Amino acid sequence: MNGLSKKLTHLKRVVKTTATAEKCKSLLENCAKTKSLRSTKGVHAHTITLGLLPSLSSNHLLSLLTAAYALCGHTSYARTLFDELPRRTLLSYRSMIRMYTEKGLPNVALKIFGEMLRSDKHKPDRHTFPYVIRACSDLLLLQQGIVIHGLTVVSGFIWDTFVGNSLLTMYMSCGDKKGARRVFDAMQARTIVTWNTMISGYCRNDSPKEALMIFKRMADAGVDADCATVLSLLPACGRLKDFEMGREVHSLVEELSFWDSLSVRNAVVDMYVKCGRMDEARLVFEKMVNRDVVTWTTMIHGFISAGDIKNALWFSQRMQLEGVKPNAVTLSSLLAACASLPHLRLGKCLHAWAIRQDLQSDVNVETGLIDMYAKCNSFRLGYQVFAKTSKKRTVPWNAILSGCLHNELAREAIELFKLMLSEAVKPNDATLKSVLPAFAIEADLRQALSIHSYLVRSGFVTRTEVATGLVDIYSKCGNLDNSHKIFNGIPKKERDIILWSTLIAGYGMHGHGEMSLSLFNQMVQSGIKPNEVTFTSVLHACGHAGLVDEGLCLFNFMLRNHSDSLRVDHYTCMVDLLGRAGRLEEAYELIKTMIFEPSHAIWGALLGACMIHENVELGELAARWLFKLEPENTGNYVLLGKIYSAVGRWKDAENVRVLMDEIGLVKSPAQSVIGAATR
DNA sequence: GCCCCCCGGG
Repeated sequence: MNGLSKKLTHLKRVVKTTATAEKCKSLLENCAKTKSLRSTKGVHAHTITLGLLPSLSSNHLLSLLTAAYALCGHTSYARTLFDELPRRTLLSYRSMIRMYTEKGLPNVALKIFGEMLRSDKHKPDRHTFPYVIRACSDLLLLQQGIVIHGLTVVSGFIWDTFVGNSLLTMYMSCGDKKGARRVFDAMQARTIVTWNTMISGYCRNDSPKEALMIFKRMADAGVDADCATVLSLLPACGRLKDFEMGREVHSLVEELSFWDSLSVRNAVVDMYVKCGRMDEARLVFEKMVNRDVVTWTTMIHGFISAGDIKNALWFSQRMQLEGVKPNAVTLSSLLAACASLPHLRLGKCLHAWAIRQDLQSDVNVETGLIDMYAKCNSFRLGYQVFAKTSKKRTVPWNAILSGCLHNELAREAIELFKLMLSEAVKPNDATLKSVLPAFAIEADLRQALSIHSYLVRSGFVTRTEVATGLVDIYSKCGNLDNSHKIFNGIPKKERDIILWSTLIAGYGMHGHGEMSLSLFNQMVQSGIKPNEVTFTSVLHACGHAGLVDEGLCLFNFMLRNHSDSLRVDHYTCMVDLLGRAGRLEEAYELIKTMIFEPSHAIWGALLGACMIHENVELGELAARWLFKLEPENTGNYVLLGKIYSAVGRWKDAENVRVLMDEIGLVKSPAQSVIGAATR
């Protein structure tokens, strides 16, 4: 009797527990759906009090609890529960992957996905793939993405629209337009999201034309645009400066009543700005009832790009009057304008404004300030701003380094660069773009070897632009062996015109004309079309090595095959080349046949040659032009005077001196000061 | 569950 009663109580308890567990499970499903952390914690506590956890049959409950915490975004609870799960379920894997992707930890998401595949117990489903693909997309892991694409094909989930759309995003984010296109073409069911992904993807990958084409196809397919569509379409029109198309999208926006969305209206304003239609932009702007900082910044930047600083400033003021606060974008845009003008006083006003708005510690504003001061030739003020930055991020360093170069402080740039490395700040392409020329200017072989070793250690040396910089540095140091070695280290198909031209110029500047020519021929044979810079370098090299016939031959080759690349510089080189060789008449004939207005450099080259070869007649002719083109250049008078003296025409030489006196050249410093005061 | 979310640039 007693035993039976005990059994009954036990049974009752089991039934009750099971019922409670079922109740909890359905509650947890609801928690996951509503993403309510509080309810999840409540149910969690309940399960513990009731003794439902831990028990042998509690795996399903725990898995639901993990999923609920994951969906609420509570990483630590989810992780702990997930790690303690007796048996991981598809649901637990899926929710953990989703959580980490959404929390911006795609690498952790992929790690869990890897564990899931290795466990070989669960296959990813159509709810798992979109997050795994998104993780690849965020990490720009195209190769892994392609593998996962393969998995979706094998498992058949490729036909799920969500999976397909995710793949489109992944390919587009990784810049693989063709990959995206293949998925798109094969898709059986396309939704508005599919079309939007393609449009925005093309737009983000510098293919606004394709973006518009997809939009046209979408319209033909009878699919109506939504907000997302126009938000991608408008920048595409702006990028193409396609005013007509932009206007069409604008009217579409008004028809479809997306007009309520401020972002859409801002995008319309921006489109007109990008098309260079400030009048239309302003019309839309003035009709807007409420405007935010983006609206104002768009207009301000529009005026700046149109060179209309007055209106840019006027709108900055209006913005303040309307009580809209500028943000870092507004300020850095205005600072960039000050830098390019340059306008120091205005820049200082903006600095003050930034301080009042408490934006002076924003890294973008800091960088803008450093750049502005440097471009306004106030390097010291820029350095003061730089000194106050946290120095953890690369960009302010880049700004101060480029500022050094702008202010001809190459040695300081090198010192700062070394400091940057010692502070463990990672340089990027922009850093090297400023720093490498500094090493070239210094032309110090020891420094060159040191930067070279750094570039090898850091792996930057494999980049063609960096190698080119290094070739230039060694050339300027006179170490052409190293220049050539670095050149040889670059794979043949990665050697671009700039790399070739740098090496050619390097040999040229040290008098190795034959080597320059030979490299030039190799370059042409390798299929690279020479440009005007290459031609200048080779002609210059020929001139400095006395290779007259080779230079002439090359010049004629240019006239025949590359006449579109012809510049005044090339004629200057040729006049110099012929002149140095004493072929002055030929040089003068060449000047007469030019299609360009002869520059002072050309007449200067002729005059210089006339001095070497004591040719009075052509010397006088060249000098006459030079006196007209650059009357203040003392050197030209001196050269002519020297020619006269050389041939013994002392009277004429004296006349040149008198002429110089008359225009106030060559006076002692004291005399010039007096002259300036009395004039 | 997937897409778009507008302003600049060292």
